[in-house]
Amino acid sequence: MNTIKLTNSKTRQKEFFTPINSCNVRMYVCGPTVYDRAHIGNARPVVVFDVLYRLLRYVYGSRHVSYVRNITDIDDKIIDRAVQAGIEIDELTSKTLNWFHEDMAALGVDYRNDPQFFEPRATEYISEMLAMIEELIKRRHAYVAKQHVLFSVESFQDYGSLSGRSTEDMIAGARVEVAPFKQNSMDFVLWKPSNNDQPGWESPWGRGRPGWHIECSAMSHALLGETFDIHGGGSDLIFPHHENEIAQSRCFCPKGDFARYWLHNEMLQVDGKKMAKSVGNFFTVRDLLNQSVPGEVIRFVLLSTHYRKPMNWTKKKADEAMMTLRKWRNLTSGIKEGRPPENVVNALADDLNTSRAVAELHRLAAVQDGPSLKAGAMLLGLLHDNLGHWYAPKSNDIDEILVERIEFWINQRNLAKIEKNYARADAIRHKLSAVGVAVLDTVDGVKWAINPAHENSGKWELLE
RNA sequence: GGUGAGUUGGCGGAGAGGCUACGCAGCGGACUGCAAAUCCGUGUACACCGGUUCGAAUCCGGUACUCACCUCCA
Repeated sequence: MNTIKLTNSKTRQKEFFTPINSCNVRMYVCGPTVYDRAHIGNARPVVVFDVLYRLLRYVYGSRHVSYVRNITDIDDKIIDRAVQAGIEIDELTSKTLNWFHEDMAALGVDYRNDPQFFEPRATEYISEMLAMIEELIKRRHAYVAKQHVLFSVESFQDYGSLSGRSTEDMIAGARVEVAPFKQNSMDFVLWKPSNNDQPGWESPWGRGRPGWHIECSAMSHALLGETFDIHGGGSDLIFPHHENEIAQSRCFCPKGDFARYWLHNEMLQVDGKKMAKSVGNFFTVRDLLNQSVPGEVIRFVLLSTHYRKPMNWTKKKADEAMMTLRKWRNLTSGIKEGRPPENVVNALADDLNTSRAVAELHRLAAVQDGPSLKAGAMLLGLLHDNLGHWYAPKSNDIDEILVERIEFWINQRNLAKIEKNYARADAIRHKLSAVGVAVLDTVDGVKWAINPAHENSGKWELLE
């Protein structure tokens, strides 16, 4: 069995991973708040932890790994957005969740038929949250103030240990206005009141809704128990979200360890800057797909940098990824995958070193080892059939008249070649390539292909 | 102000005290009417200043710069 090493944010060290129970390895990752299309940065943890899930399944067996990724479907951002759009919250969240599933499936993350994957929605776990909050109050880790229930950070000694902050530092640096009813300015909300226009549930403290952090504590506890193996998410969640989760869960189950290994992926930047709508470098996964950047290419780019390093999204990386994938698909087309090669498995087992795994795949490609290349790539979620539509576009996607027109020029060029009129032959090739039609002379005759991402693709009138 | 991450060849990006990373681009060559694809060969590197060591890109100290988090955020 392969030994997996993971960098644990809790200890800031790379550690050997030993599951509590190797027949039931349990992982929890913070999922999306469903109010809008997933942007490219949202996709990074989804893909990174998908690779970890694949690795764990490979090492421990697919029936021995459970993966929970929650859906936050009650949140002030959702409420605001629904009001803006003039629709019901359910309509917004279910529409957004469908988008999320579609977009992530395009990146090769699709758990629809996976009995080991769980996707709890916060609104389905309100009673568990209420029970947890009541228990925290009973144990004096939480208190009621003005219809709010607040967690008392002073009641938990280890508060701040994950993010390495002392409570004093946090208070000094806090830029938030502190609600006057808080006993300590760092105390955070477990439950807050809802007015009549806001969604709410009856509770001992009046009609209200849960705070964000309690969701993950309640859902991970309900589905994975009081101690589980891995908790993942983006590094921006370390504080306050994960810190608060730890406080809630550890105080609720003082005997449990909550999560034993904390994994955090670094942030994604675009053209060297944090993605922001104001900077104009903000785009969603769907935007890229619509620009004919295949999901497999997006996935490759996301895995080409180690997950613990900030990564920069650029068009150039996507272009290079596409070239590599085309090469690998040429090499493996019609070939059945073999066993995942040791070098690739070892690279992944070493703290999910995806970029080293990619380097190993390049080596396998260089020695033309198709079966190993394919198996290794598949462990990364690449070269699967369902991601290959871009590589072999179906001819029936193309207008028949257009095909006739292209083939007319191909024939003209063939005639020119027979007459050794190479100037004319080249001129025709240029004409076709100007609209994104590549012409290749191969041993099997002349072939052509349309590149839908070409800047003039679709401007077929240029062909006249 | 506090916390953390980082600075590797033209670009991207691993590694980690002595051994070619790898990819793209470049250059030379094979193949080709020319291209494309493919194949073969090839150069360039570890921010700066000190220290430890037989030996440092890798360890230690300092400096500079970059980024993120401390507020909803993946």
